[in-house]
Formats: sequence, C-alpha cells, structure tokens
Amino acid sequence: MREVRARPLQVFVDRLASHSPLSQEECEAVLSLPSTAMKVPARRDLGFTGNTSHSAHFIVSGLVARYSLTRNGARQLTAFHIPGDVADLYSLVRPGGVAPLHAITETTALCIPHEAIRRVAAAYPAVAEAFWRHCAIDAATVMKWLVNISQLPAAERMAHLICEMAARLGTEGLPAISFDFAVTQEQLGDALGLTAVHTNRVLKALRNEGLATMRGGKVEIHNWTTLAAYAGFNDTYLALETHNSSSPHANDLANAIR
Amino acid sequence: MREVRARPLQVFVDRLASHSPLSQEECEAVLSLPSTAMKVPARRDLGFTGNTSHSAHFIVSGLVARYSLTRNGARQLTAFHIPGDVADLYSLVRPGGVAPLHAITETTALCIPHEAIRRVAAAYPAVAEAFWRHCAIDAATVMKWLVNISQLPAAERMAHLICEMAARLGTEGLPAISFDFAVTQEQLGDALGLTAVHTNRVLKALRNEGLATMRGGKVEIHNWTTLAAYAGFNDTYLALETHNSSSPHANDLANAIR
DNA sequence: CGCACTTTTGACTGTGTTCAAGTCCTGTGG
DNA sequence: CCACAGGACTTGAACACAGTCAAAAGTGCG
Repeated sequence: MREVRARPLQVFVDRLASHSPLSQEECEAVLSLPSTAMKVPARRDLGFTGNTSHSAHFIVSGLVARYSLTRNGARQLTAFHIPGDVADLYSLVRPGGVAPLHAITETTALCIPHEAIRRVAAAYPAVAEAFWRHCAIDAATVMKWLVNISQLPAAERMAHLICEMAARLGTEGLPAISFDFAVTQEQLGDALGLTAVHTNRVLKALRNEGLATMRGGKVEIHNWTTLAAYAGFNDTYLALETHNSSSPHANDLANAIR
Repeated sequence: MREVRARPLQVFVDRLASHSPLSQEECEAVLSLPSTAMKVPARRDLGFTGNTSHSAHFIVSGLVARYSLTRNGARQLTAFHIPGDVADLYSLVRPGGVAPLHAITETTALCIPHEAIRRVAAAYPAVAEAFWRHCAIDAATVMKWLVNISQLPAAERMAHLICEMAARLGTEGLPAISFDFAVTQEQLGDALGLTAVHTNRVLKALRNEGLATMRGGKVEIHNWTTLAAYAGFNDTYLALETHNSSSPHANDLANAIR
C-alpha cells in the first residue's frame, strides 16, 4: 500500500464517460477521489475483512474474478473484471453482502473509501447516476450469464464468453480479435458452470471448428462474425460506447449479427 | 390507464425504508412521484414500446416475471417481482436494455416517468442511494440464481427458490410458511432452467420428502428449518429489514441456519 | 532435474432432456 | 346437469450432454 501518482483514475473516468455524459467538473470530481494503491500477486484474493467492505476497488491492471462458493465447495465465478472496472462499486450500497474477489493475474488496484465516493455522488447527481449505471451494466452481464448458463449448450456458452471478453477488451467499439486471458481451464469451467475436463473438450471443439483458439493464456478469434453468430452474441448489454463514440458504426455492426 | 388515488406509493416507500434510512422529507418526495396506474390481465406482458423504456413500473398487486428469450425460443425467467418492487427501476440508467416483464397473475402497476424519478434522485442523494440499493438487491438475487442454477442439483434449486419467495413474502422478518405463488410448472421450470417434466418430478420429490408442497398456485412449507437447510438458504442477499427492524432476531435465526 | 500444476484423452456414469401418452381440472356451452 | 375442450399436471421409457474417475502427457518453476 502506498500513496498514488497523479491521475490514476483517468481510466475509470474514461469508462464512466463512455456510457454516461459527464461535464468537465464532474470528471474532475471523480479524478480527485482519494485512493490507496495495492498490488496483489496472482492467485490471491483481494483482502476484505470478513465480507464487509468500506472501500471500492478500482482495477488498474490485471485480471480479477468475482466468485461465490457453495456448501460442497463448488466455485462459481460471477464476473471477470478488467482494468477500468471498479470491481465492487456495488459494495457502496451493499457493504455487508460483498462477494470475494480473486486476482487471476498479478493485479494493481486502487482502494477508494466509500465515504469519498458517497460525497462525490451526493454533490454531483450525474456522477451518482454514472456509478449506478456502472453497477447496472455489471448486473446486466450477470443476467446474461444466467441466461447463457441455464439455456445454452457448453460450446455456445464458451463462445459467448470469448465474445464478451473480446468486446470489453476491444477499443473504439471494435472487439479485440487477439487478447490475453490468463485463466486456467479450471477457472474457465468455474465461470461457465462446467468441469475442467469438459471445458477442455469444448475448447478443443471450438479450435477444431476454426472458431477460436485459447492456449497459454491467450485467445485468438479466427473469425469474429462466425464466432459471434455461433454464440448468438449481441453486445448491447455491455453498453459500450453509447456516448462520444468515435466509431458508432462498430456497434451497428455487432448488433446486426443478431 | 387512469389517475391514481392518494399515496399509492406508500408500499414502495416502506420497501425502500426497510433497507435504506430515509428522512420524513425524503419519504414525502418519493410518495409525491407522479404515476399512472395500469392493469394487466394474467399471462400478458407489461407493454413496452420496443425494448426502450421511459418509465419504471411499480407493482401494486400481482406477480410479475422478468424474462429473456434465446434464439431457439427457450425462455429464462430472471426475476419474480412482488408487490412493493419496482420491477425495472434499473431502466432509469439503462433505458435501451430492458428485459420484458410478464404478468403471471392479474397485475396492477404504476408507471413512474424516468424524469420524475431522476429529479427526486438528484434533489435527495439519500433517495438516489435507496434506488441504487433497490437495484443492487435485485442484482444480488440474480447473482444468487446464477450460482444456484450453475452449481446446485434441481431439487435444491427448487427448494432455494421456495425459500427465497417465502422470505420475500414474509412479514416482520419471518418467512411466509404458506403463500400464493401462482406459477405453472412450466414457468417454474423456466425460472430454474429445468423442463416442465423435470420440474414436476422435483416437486413430487420435495413433497415426498416432506419439505414443501406446491399445488394449485399455493406453496406450503412443512418445516422451514429443514427446507432452508436443505436448500442452503441464507437470506442475507435479500437485505431484508436491515433498518427499523421490529424483530431483528428473525434475521439472526435465518442466518444461523448456514 | 524433479516436483507440482495444467492440459489432454479415455471409459463409464448419471442427472436431466426428449418424446410420448394419459390423467386431472376447470371453464363453457348444449 | 352433463359433454366437451384445452390447459396443466403426471408418468414412463430412451437418450444425451456433461460429470466422474483415472491416467498420461505437457509445462513451468525452484
């Protein structure tokens, strides 16, 4: 833990501004939020005391998973968080019901005290709404995972997750067709509700079908259109680039697929 | 559609106040929100124009389900909404990404324009936070469904849903041990990710195990403690009665189960 | 170089699906 | 009051997707 260099929250502001219109002053208010940096090695939880939280965690770098455990030890991942996300912004309104966060790769995060966030949200309604929307997009993603896990066969679920990560990691409204995604097959299975064995078989099938390859922590999408069609992927729920989009046609393209 | 009698939103205020501390003035502000009543017969969607929404829907009476459809026509319910819920409060921050709502029984709802809600939220930060929390509790429920559908066998999932509805429909922190839940087995299956056939078999099993009976649109819980233990149910995620609780021991009891 | 973890593959099993038929229940019209 | 129709519910039998168990091959790190 150490005090942080100038403007570390710029990426967060960019993310908020991508889905919510914010004035210069409002951006400044978010940028000036106090924060403390923490570095978490791979395969460790970001520490909470118990399951009660007093600060939110902004992801600067790394890959983080939110998860839940069941009685019999089964693990279900409920989100992947990438740089620019505040992994547990919802903890502001549900401090006693936070799910644990696990650093999949080495992660740098900024802890932002709830009171500071609440102060900014109270002073700037548009910022409060942006925070709320940030949470709502996360909720929409969870709902999509619910529908997919419940209704899609394993291979389509896998393809959909790959599309989702590609869309989120992409820039300028275009999905990333090649990106780092350093999850093990077991973690991937925990996200998709599959065993590691079946995850392996599904990845093999996607590879053989020429849709996507996932190996050594990297994803290669062979043909975005084909993969997205196979997965039934439509990026609307991610609310990417609805404001100030420099390439609005990209969304149209993705939407047209389905 | 007709203009509405005095204080129809009192139940909503009560709900908000149950999880968020609100002053008299803040309660008044919510109560004075403009609204238009609508009555929807059973087995009809609450109508939206397209999937874009300009108002939120407060449920006065009836049972409403939120759902998503997949390409191949499969249906997944993603929430049950009971009186006191605003079924689509999140539509305020994601007006273009709303999921359809289906009236399972005859339903009376109040349409509240987004601008009016936004105005009150901007004027009263505590109200904004209460709205945000209302959405966050819904999101936590969806996350719980995700974990259950992905990780629990069918019977435990069913038991968990029965516990959840009992807890939500209960009063004074105590779960309802007997309540109306007029879903068909097909709808129940759509909520749990099961076929109607298997739903029927699971209900039969729960009946034979003496855990709960569901018949004719009514649920009877034979032994709450046994059922909750069987389902691994813990009501924390529902954030019931965290403020102004007249019987705080009730939560302790429920939490003690797990 | 050796140990631990991850990935890969095979064979068998089981939970839940699919297909099919039959029963119950309720509302409606003769 | 009864016949009928259409849902909803119930049950059976066969099947399939994914899980379980087991073992081997690959990978990376100390």
